[in-house]
Amino acid sequence: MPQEDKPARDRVQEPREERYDAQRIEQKWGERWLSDPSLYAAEAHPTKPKYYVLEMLPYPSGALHMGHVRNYAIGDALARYMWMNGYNVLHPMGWDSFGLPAENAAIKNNTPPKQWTLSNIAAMKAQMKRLGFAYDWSREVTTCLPDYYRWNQWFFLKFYEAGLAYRKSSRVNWCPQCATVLANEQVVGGMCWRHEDQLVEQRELEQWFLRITKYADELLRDLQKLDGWPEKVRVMQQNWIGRSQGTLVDFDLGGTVGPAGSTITIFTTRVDTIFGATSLQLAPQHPIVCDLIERNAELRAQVEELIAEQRRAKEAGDIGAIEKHGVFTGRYAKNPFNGEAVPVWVANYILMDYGTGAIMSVPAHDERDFEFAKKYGLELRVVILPQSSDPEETMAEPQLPFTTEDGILVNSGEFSGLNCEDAITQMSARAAEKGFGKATVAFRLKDWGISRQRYWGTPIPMVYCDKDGLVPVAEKDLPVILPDNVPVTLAGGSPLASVPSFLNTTCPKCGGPAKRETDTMDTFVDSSWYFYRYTDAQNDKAPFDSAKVAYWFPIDQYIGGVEHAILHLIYSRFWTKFMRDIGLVTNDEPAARLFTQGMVIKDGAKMSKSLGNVVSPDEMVARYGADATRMYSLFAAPPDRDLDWQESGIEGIQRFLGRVYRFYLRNPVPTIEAAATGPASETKPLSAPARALQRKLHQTIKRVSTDFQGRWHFNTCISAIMELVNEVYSSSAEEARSAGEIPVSLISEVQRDIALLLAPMAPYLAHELWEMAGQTSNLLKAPWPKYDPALAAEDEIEIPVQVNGKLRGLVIVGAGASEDDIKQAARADEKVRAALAGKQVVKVIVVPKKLVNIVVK
RNA sequence: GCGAGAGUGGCGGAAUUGGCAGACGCACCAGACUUAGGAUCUGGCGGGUAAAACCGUGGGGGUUCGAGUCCCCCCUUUCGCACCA
Repeated sequence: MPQEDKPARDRVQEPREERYDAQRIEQKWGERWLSDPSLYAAEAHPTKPKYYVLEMLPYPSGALHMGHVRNYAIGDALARYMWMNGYNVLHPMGWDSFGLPAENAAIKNNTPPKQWTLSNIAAMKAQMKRLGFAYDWSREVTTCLPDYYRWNQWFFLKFYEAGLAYRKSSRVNWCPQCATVLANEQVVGGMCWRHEDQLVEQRELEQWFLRITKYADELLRDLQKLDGWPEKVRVMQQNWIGRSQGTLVDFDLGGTVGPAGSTITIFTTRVDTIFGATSLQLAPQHPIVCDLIERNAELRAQVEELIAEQRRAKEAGDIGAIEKHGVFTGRYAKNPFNGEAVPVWVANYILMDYGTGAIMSVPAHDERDFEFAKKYGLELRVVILPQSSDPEETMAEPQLPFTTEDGILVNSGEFSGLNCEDAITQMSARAAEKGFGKATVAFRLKDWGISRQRYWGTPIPMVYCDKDGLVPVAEKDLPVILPDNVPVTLAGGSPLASVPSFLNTTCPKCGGPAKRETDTMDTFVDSSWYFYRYTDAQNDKAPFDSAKVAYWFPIDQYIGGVEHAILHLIYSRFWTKFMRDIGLVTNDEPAARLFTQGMVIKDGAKMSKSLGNVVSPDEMVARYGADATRMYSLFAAPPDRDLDWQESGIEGIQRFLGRVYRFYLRNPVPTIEAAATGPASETKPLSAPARALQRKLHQTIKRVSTDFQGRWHFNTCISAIMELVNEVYSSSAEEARSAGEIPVSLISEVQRDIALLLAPMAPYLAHELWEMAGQTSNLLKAPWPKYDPALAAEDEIEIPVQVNGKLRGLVIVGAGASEDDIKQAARADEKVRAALAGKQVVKVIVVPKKLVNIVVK
């Protein structure tokens, strides 16, 4: 017998042997895993259920931060759990590797963007491997390499063929610091998404756009299907798309401005109030206003001041609170419904980029118009009355503005007496019939401007020929290679324009001399479809094989930060719908389920260099090991909440892992098992401490499994495993063990199961423990343990006894005790009897297996 | 202003359907083992009390035998949107 009389903890004192050496264990298994590149490989399988788990691909900035680690620890835990549950798991990783930081670095360090990017990728890939993330690297996607970006170009041509890529000159967002155009989605509160202090300017430029607005309705409608997405993200997208049903109405300018018959078209959702319109309000940037100020210097100055006010409000980050100002133009326009001439104003609260940039002002029935009219003494005219009011009384003393849609029209000619809803329908119909307007839908969503005046991006495959005009590059000539050795600066427009060997080409149509488009694509193009490429990453004939996509898609679980709720997640939904329409895929949406993990913060703030509160994953791995680093990021908070990084917390996890490790060291089951001869003692009923341990084991498996299936609260999974380990260590268990009361077979079972339970969250140590438990199979795909509800059930239950809702005693009853038994036991309890003394029992409530409440008076 | 979260010990956080509030971890305190302990193992740990009683889940009401959990009002805070006509 290897055991002596003394408890195991007294037996040895071997700090060296007993120390949990994460670095040694992680190096050992890291080498084994690296030697088998096919370990995490996945191929379509005829019968196994598939599971595509995906974390958002990183930008290769040079080093992972804790937010990455948290993101990937969640995804990796899920992937490993699904493997163990028999799924055919696809778990890939790649690099969103085009973009401005590479150019900035190039300027700063005089390193070519490509070299900088690729060496960053190498460094970060090494970090990921060190952290033990189980990615199928054979499917790695690097968006800045021609074998990927050629398909961006191919897709662009498909969009162009379909009439969904077009070039137009328009006012676009310009960030002076980025020295390039930004998409609307990249402008946050009037500021650049990369430069929070940089006000975005408007410039008139020729740009390429993708017609995402074609899908506006479907993008909105299908949000309903995405019940596996966070409500928050769906709401954000809904707001971004901003669908609004309304009416366009033309107001005739009577030839006083512009050519005869010119009109101002307004957009309104409340055409039912049009008889109450007492002015028109135009955005300062409205084309009619531009015409007007050309010949009126005074007006020009006033309008410019309005624009300046808008800008100042944006800079202050508070557009909503701008004080309303306006200027009367001196002109009038005719309301087509009643023929009335209403004054035309220009106002700073009207936005050029929504609706038509012109509104009718109905001060009696709109808060903003009311405020404006009061300020400038404009007329208020009541045209809607509350349903239930007395008309005379209301008209005598109207409570304005009255804005609800639940009212009756008055003073509205033939439409008087209609309710608002019917009036909107009938008046829109009338406008259409008479040719001065129509019902319409306005969207906040605009087409996606994808041109960037930058070097480090996908060249747009178009050519300008003097003879043939705009000509697409032929598919067979793709990719249009992004040249190396391009001088990069942040001044003077597209860097590619200064590279003659790139710029000068021949026309695909006529063969004559021609010039290439020198803008590159927004990097959000790259990430709009990269996850399809993972299914067939090596394909050089097509972006992917549709059959492979059909097998793997939709993504079963997509995991990333909420900061992409609008940008990436709306573009990639759009891209999917387009691919479906050209027959490449059959799914309507890319991802069935989306999970947005919380941020990693420290000392109450997001980790950032400027605050100096950044924790480096490398340092944590070196100090505590990859397992502890990953596990702490799962333990410190539920994954959807922000995580407050505390160094002492990761120490606690390291301590826990060491505690688990020592349990295996001190109880070398394979040795004991081999030494044990004769019939196993398992047929005997288990001793009480053995039964307690067995019960805890099955309860733990149940808790961890339930959490993995459902709500992903890995913090409580880990707590549960800690409780199990505490049970293993508890003195009763330990003494019982040394007294031989715990059968070796049970110890062995516990050791196998703890390794299995830890495998998704601390894979290195789990593999080591699996081996220490005498197992030789590959833990990665070892079956997830099953719990037996009978074994998890308590034999006896402790039932709290309340008197008038206050805890007065605890009684222990058998698990199968009847209500009467419980009642009796409760009233027999000494403390309960004391609390009941002299009182009259009114009622006794027994909740089986939960509690007893005795109501007295 | 609108929308979506959150508010529980000294700290991170548990409490899945209304049923023992504070699991688990950190910090702290004590003990054991030690030449040593920033190792390990064990115990304690919401406030309050000598011990009880009693008080405790942002505040105030309510429903209920029973509320962190459900309903109403309010406060604070994070995030998103914000004159969207």
